[in-house]
Amino acid sequence: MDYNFQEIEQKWQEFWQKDQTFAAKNNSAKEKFYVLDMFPYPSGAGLHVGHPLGYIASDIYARYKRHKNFNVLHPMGYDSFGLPAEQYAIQTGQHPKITTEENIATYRRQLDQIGFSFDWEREVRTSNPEYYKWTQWIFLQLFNSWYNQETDRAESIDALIKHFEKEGTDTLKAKTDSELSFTAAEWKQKDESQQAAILMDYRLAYLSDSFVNWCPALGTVLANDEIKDGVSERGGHPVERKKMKQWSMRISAYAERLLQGLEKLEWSEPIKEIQRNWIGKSKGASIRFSIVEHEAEIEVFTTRPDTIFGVSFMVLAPEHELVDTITTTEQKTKIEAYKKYAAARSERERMTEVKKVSGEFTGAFVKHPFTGEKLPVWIGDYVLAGYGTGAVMAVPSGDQRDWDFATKFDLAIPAVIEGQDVSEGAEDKKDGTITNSDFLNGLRVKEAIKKAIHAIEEKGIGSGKVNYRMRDAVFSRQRYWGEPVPIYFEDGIAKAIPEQELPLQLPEVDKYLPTEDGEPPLARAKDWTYKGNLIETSTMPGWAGSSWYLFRYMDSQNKNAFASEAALDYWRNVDLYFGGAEHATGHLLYARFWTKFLKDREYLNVDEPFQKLINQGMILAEDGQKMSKRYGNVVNPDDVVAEYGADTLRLFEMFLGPLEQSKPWDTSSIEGVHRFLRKFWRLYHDNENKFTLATEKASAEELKALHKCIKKVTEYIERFSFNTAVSAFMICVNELNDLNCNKKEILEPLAVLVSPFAPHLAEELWSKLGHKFSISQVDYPIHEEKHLIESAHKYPVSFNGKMRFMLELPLDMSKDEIEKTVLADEQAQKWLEGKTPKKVIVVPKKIVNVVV
RNA sequence: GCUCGAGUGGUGGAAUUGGUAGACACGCAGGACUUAAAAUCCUGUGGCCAUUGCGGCCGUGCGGGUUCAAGUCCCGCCUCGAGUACCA
Repeated sequence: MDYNFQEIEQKWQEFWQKDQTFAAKNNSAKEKFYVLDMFPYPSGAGLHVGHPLGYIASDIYARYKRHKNFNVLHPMGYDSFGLPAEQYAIQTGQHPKITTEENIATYRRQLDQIGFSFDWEREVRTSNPEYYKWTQWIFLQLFNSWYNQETDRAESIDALIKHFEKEGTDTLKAKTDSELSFTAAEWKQKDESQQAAILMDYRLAYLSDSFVNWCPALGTVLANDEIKDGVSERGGHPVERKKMKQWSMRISAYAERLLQGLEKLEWSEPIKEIQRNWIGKSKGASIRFSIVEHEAEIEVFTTRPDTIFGVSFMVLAPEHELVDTITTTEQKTKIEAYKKYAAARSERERMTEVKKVSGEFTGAFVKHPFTGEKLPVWIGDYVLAGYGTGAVMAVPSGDQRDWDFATKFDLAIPAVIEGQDVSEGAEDKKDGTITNSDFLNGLRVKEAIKKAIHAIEEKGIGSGKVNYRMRDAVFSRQRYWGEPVPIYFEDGIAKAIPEQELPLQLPEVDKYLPTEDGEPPLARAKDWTYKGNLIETSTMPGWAGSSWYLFRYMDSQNKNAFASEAALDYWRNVDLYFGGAEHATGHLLYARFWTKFLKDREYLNVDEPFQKLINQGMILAEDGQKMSKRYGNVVNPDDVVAEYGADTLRLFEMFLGPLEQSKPWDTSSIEGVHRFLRKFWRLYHDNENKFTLATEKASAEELKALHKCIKKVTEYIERFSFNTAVSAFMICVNELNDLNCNKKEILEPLAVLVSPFAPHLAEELWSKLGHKFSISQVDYPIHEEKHLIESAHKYPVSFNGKMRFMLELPLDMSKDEIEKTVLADEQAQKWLEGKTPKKVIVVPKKIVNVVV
């Protein structure tokens, strides 16, 4: 065989490993560039050809940047905690650690044979104690922090305690669950457990009783982003709402900063939009309605305070805490029945039966703050307990859900905007004139909102408010294969295990199942105590380890810190991140949150982890479906590499189509790419497959072919258009082939040019060219315009916009001359049919258009 | 429902700012080499009509518009994909 890819690829992979060719230095005079791929979960199935797509793209870019004289950090690792290994452990009894190590070995072998330029010295595994020591350490920093809204950053919990000791809750602006109010003297009188309970409401990692998504089949709670269509993302099991004591992360404190931060990021608009929606900022007002014959008030959030006179009733979520208090004796039975009904409806039913209107009257009334009118208070499950205050002021004229509810239960639908027609449904007018609204009459919506908020504030019943949809993230998982939470309980008080005791190692257990009492698997561990006190038995979620791993790569062996200051200062953050769009609301949001937090606590100098993000598309199977074992349509990269080689696989995956698009695998066209590489090889070899290059000077045509290619390829890499880069190479090789070119002056730079794409082939040719060192650090060729300059251009000549013939004209010809020459041409005469042209448009170096 | 993204040959896809639509590749057809095959190379290949020489007409989801010129810009639809969903 002429082009012996098997031999070549093995040879260079071994060389790179021995030579440490791609080890990045933490101190370098060169400019840094950090290219990262989302690290994989090492599943038992191994890689299929879809996985390396992003890795190939990032590798091309990383190699390109090295050629461009950057100090490139391009590491890889494993997100090695997770459910599948644990499920397998439950079934077989095999320790997830063993399964995970086996899977990692497979992944590594598969990755190695594709020829990636990863710096493997920096590999991280989230399930390694040396790694999760720092995940636990960050958790403790969060536990020991609160959010100061005055300074708009996280601060040490000690500062909060000092504040309490000095002024109590006076002048305190903190993000918290409970708006408490006490003096310094009162604080000092509280006992340790009371103080601990108060502090817990301020901590950024906190324990609270809250409604969580409980998945009985997986035996764990799940975060909102781990649920899709009302079932668990992994396994598709049903999820129910359950009140449980859980660890949560106060990400909501960062809502505004997470939203604002998006502006500076070079991410695709759709991904930013998904995060914006997830954060869900809305402006409006918070209003309290006093309940007739009760002390309590119902607080609502509305985006349309201008429609306050359109309120005809109130609706509470069935779970709302005031429901029991305000329900009258006559209504008790009905309300109880409805609460039961609502609780029994699963998330899924609630979603599929959106149109089904249901509710019940509590018997209670609130007083309208401006008209004094009595408005009935209902409960209904279209009001969500988890959003806003779990209560709404119903404006049936403007809100379709309120309208449906009012219509079903025969409640009033007062119109408050001029020309509003509420006979068929609600009419949500965002721009109009207010009517039937006392002091708001005659105002446009915008002014009315301002005036209404002003009136509400004057009355002392509420204020303008910004609301966010994003909730705090539940952090506990009742599972085995995750980071233990470094907290122990002394007299019921949650306390941090001291930093010097970390890592808190995952204990051995007899079974990976919950205990008979429903406690998490860690409760099975013998002596799971710290100084005689029980240690937390839940573990951390999958996103814990992946929220900060980018920083560990900077200094992955560090024993004294998650990374040294020097390394963090030098590498800062990821310049270019590759990964799937499915992590938009999970990983990408949490990593941003932890980065901002670590910045606040002065462990980092950057407040965003990933500056530029590329979302590679999926590679579908040839049948257009997703590649999956289930459909038996998986293509294994091992097979492709064995048959065609890694360089062919790399080029082919890029050639399939635009990186960000999903596209089907196409086995037959891989031949074309392989053929191209053989052609490429043959440029450097004679008929006997002997490496022979001519030293004579290259012709203008040969130089033009090369420099055209340099120009295009460089441009295409810069804009991540790798498919067109491959075709540019094909064009160049076809041209050089036609010219019978085997000149060193052309082929030496060409080898460098192709090296990010087909690195094994490039190294081989480079060494045959007589070079002793790896091609990977050689300067990338730069195109020279002088080789591209043409003296003439073949103009397409159009008549009335239709291209009729081509005419070669010198480039230095003036517009007038071009016009004359074109019109004088005999081909033009035919189209003119003796008529005089109305107008002739000449665009130099582009086209000529004659208007007849 | 809302928000994005996309519709180009038999197929994957090219065509940054409006300026030769279909680059490059696959597939297909024909040919060269060969006893034959593989490999390789050459030619053709959007559709329709004409093919005796030229050639002509139509073509980027559909319908309009702007322009000397529209795959590209504007307006209105259709289809597909993704995300999201009682968010007050």
